Amino acid sequence: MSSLSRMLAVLDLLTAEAPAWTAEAVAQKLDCSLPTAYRYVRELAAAGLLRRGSGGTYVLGPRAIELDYQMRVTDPVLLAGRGAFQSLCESTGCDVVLASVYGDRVITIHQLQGSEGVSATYGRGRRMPLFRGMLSKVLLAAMPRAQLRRLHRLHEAEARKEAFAKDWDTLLANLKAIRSAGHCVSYGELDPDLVGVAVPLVSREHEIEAALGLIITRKRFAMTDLERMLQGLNEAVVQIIAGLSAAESKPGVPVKPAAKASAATKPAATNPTATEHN
Amino acid sequence: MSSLSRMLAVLDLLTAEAPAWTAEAVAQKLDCSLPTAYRYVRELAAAGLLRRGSGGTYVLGPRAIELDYQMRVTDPVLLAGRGAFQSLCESTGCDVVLASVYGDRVITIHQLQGSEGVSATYGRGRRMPLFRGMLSKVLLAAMPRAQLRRLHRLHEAEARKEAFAKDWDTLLANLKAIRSAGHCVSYGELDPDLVGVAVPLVSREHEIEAALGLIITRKRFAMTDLERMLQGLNEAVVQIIAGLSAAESKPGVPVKPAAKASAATKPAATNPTATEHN
DNA sequence: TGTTAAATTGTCAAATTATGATAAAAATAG
DNA sequence: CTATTTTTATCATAATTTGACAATTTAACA
Repeated sequence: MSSLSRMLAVLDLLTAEAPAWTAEAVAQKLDCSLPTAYRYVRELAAAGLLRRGSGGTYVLGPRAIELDYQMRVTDPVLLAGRGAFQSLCESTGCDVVLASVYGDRVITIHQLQGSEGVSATYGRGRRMPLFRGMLSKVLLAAMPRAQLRRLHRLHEAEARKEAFAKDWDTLLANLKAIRSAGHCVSYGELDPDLVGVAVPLVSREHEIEAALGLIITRKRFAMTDLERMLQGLNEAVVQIIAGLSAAESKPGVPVKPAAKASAATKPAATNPTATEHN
Repeated sequence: MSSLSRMLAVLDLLTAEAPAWTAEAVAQKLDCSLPTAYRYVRELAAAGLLRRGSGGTYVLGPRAIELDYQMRVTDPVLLAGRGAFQSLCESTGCDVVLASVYGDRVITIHQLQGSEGVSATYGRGRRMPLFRGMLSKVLLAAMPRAQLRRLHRLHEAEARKEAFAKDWDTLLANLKAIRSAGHCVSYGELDPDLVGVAVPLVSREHEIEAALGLIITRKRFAMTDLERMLQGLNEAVVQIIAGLSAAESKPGVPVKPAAKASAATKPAATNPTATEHN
C-alpha cells in the first residue's frame, strides 16, 4: 500500500459518527507513527480537505465544498442531464435522482425535488446500501461480472441480509432479470412509503455512467402508468447520451490538450492564467 | 515537495476552464513522468476524487459530492450556525452568507436565500477574489500579520488592481479600520447592484472561524437601518460561538478518543462497525 | 471483425524520500 | 508563569517512489 493511498485513507475515517479525529487516533487507525499521522493531516489540511477543529482534532475542510461546486459546474453527466432532469421532473412530478458508483460505494449524485414534497432519505451525497434500492440494483446489474464478484465478496455480510443478494447465484439471477428488463422498480425498499423506478445510463461505449431514477409516493404511484414513467426515463437517457457525445466534440470544452512536445520551447508552461476565481 | 502534495496538486488542476485532464497533460504540468502521473490519477480515482472521463481524460469524481455531504452533516460551524442563519435570514430578508479561508483561498461555505431573490454571483463553493468583497476583507482583517504578508506577496498582482490593497501599507491601514470597526460594508464590489455587510466569526480562543455576511439590494438597503443589520449579525455570532462551545463539551459528539494505548490487547481495532451508510 | 493506434499498467534498478525514534518547539491549559 | 499537550524539526535507516522501457489492455476505425 502506497503512502498516497494511506494518506487518502484518512478521509475515509471521517464519518457522521466520528467526524473529528486527533492525530493520535489517526496514527492508531492507520497503524503508523504519530509524526507520520501529522504529516498526513498537514498535507490534507494544506489542500483544504481537512481543517483543525477544536481540541486538537481535525475535521473535513472547506475544499470539500469547493470541489462540490467544481463538480456541479463541470461534470459532463450533470451538464448533459440538466435539461432532461428538469423536464422529467416537471412532466412526472416525481423526484428525479441520479446515482453513480465508485469503488464499492453508490452515491446519489443529483436530486431534483418533484412537485409533491417527496422526501427520500438518501439525498444528494449520501452513500446508499449496496444491495437495496433501485439505483444500486441497476448499477450492479450493469457492472462487469468480475467487479461484481469482488463487491459481493467484500460485502458478503451486507448482501446476506437482503433476499435480493442472499447468495451469489440469487444475486446473479436477479441482476440478469433487471438487465433484460432494462429497468428496476423498487417498492418501499429504502423509504416504506415510496416507490421508485430506475434505468441505467450507459454511454455509447457500453460504459455505465450512472443510474437515473424517479421517486414517487405509493399513493400516487397507484394512479400512475409505469410505462409512462419508463418512457420518460428512456427518453431522458437518450437525450443525456446525445448531450454527452455532443459535448465531447464541442471545441469549447477544453480537454486539456497536453500540447505536443515538439516545439523548441519548453512545453511545460501551459495555462498561465494569472489569477482566476472560478 | 512531497509526493503527497504533488498528488494533491492534481486536484488543483481541475478548473471550470479545464475540467478534464489527460494523464499526459498532468505529467507535463507536474513535471513528472507519465507512469507517475498515471499512478497519481489512479490513486485519486480509487478514492473517488477523480473518475475517467471521455477520451482518456480524468475529471472530478463523485467523492466530491460525498465529502460535501459529510461537511453539511458534520461541520461544527455549520451545525452551530443553522438556527442563527435561519432566523437572521427571516428577520432581515437578506441573503445570509458564510465564508472561510484556507491557504490562499476564500470560499463561500454556506448561503441562505433571503425573501427577495437576491442573486449574488459568488454562491456556495465559489472561490472569491482575495482583496474584494466584504467577506474576504473581514477575513483578511482577522488574519495574523505574517500570514497576511505571505498572501499579499503571493498575490501582489491581484492586490495592485484593488484600491483597497494598492500597496502593503494601504492594505494594512484599511484592514486596521475594519478591525476596529468590527465589520465591513461593501457597496457593489462583487455585484454592482448589491450591498453587503459582514462581521468576523472569531471563536473564544481568538481563532477566526469564518466571516458572516448579509446581502441586500441597493434599493432595499437605502430603506434599511445598517445598525439593525449589524445587531442581527452580532447576535448571530454570539449564538454560533455559544453553540460551538456547547458542542465541544457535549458527550454525543465523538471526538474520536484515541483509546489510551495501555491495555494488553492491541489497540488497533477501534470502530469495527461493519457496514454503515451515512 | 481485424488492424492500428492510443491509453494504461507492469518490471526493475537507482536513488530519492518517507519513515520512526527522539528531541525541540509551539500552543494551550491551569 | 508553569505544566501539559500538541505539533514540528532532526536525522539515520530503509523502504518506496521514480523513470525508462516494455508489455498489455483498451479504444478507434476501417
